[in-house]
Amino acid sequence: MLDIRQLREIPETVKTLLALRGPGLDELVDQVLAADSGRRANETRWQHLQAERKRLSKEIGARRAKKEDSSTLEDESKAMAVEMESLQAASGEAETRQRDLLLSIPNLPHDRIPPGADAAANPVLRTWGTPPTLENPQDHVALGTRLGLFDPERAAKLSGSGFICYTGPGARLERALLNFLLDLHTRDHGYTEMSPPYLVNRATMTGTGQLPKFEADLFGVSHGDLFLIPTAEVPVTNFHRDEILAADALPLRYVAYTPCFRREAGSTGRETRGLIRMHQFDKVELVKITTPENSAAELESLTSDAERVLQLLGLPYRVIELCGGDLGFSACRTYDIEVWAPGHGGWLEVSSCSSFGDYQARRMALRYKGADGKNHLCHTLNGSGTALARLYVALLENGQQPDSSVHLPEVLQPYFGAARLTPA
RNA sequence: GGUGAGGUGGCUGAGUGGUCGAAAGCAGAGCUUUGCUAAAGCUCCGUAGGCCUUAAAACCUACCGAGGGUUCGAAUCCCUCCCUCACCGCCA
Repeated sequence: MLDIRQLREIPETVKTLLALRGPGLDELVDQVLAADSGRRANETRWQHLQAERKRLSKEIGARRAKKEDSSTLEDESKAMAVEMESLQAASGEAETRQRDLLLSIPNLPHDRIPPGADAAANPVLRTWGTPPTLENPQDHVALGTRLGLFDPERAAKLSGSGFICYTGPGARLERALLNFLLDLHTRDHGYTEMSPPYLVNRATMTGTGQLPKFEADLFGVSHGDLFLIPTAEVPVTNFHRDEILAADALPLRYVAYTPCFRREAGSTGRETRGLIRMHQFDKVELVKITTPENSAAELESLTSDAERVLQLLGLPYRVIELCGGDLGFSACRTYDIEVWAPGHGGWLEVSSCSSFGDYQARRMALRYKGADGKNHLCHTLNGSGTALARLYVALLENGQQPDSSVHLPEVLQPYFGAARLTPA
């Protein structure tokens, strides 16, 4: 959520920055400002009336104590209540409207965001590793089927399309990856491990920005007003919602494994083949809560923590920065890490590392007490560290041998218990 | 799911209709006393919004789990819901 004061004071600057995301957002700004000024006028009037009423009530109490007549004052007070009620109704309506509008305005991009309308304009910042030379690379579906790692048909029987069931060594490889990632980030990178709920309420989903705008992307459950998390970012960032943290406790660095649940309505085809885009997938997520001064540096280190995963696994990757038109709703700056997938014949996004500035913190009233003794909004960041399914795809496709077996990176071997996957 | 007891400021804990945003204690900040330490004394110490404004203070309003209701007036009375604790039931 943006700061309403910022909108009041520098509306043109806000509109200019929002225009970097695309057209049409300046109307929302004007609507918020209209609701805001109407609300404030009503509230001011109401507060004056309320102050007068409180004065009257005290006077009534004093007169009654002295057994004097107070009926005139009581009538006066009752009469005021009529106007106050309509004022309150109007300002309540304006406040709801203002908040709804404000919640539907995306974050301001940071000041040096690359220009561009879509992913084609995202600049590549750096590339690491060398793609393997392969004669006729197979894709992960062919490899996985041959190796008996997963079973899409039976998974569809259980749950429908867009679900996978890992089997035997495939399930073991998933678990090996997950343990490797959690150990790396906790032991080497200093993150605190969390294991949060997978079902969260509406307030939590609103805190990180999924609601109210993106309810259609989420799975809900039929009992209670709960949603399946689309990423561990949601429960972990909201862990400190409505709190005032001590400055010396920052930065907080959390890592969490959770499954992620997404509707992904309407997406099918080459870009979603096999494990690439599913309704349920596993992910290890990194979350940071920091001060505004440190958030830029924390984004760089967060990204490098995620890159380290690919370096240790020996997987070629590149890092791109998202341009204004491709930036996610709540983010002000994002680096995507894309791994090379030779069977797929392209780059796959395995991590998205974002800074949210104070946008999420304002939504969830997440603050810290500064050296000045005052409360300030924190900055929040998160990034995948990394998505498991696409990492899995990259491991199979980059590690494949001419005989269809797959060589596993050395760091993974202790976790998996073998150096290669071979056909049964 | 059932029954019972509770939810008050960072913490403990008073407060059953009127000057209560809330006693007291603890923790925290500042000052004084003190050879040092320890201790004592004094002062300050919730959040959000509005108004005004360069900014702050002052001032006004709201907030005693949440939302409604009664009343001139609600932390206090009534209703609904949520949460915590205990026991029972159920269960990994």
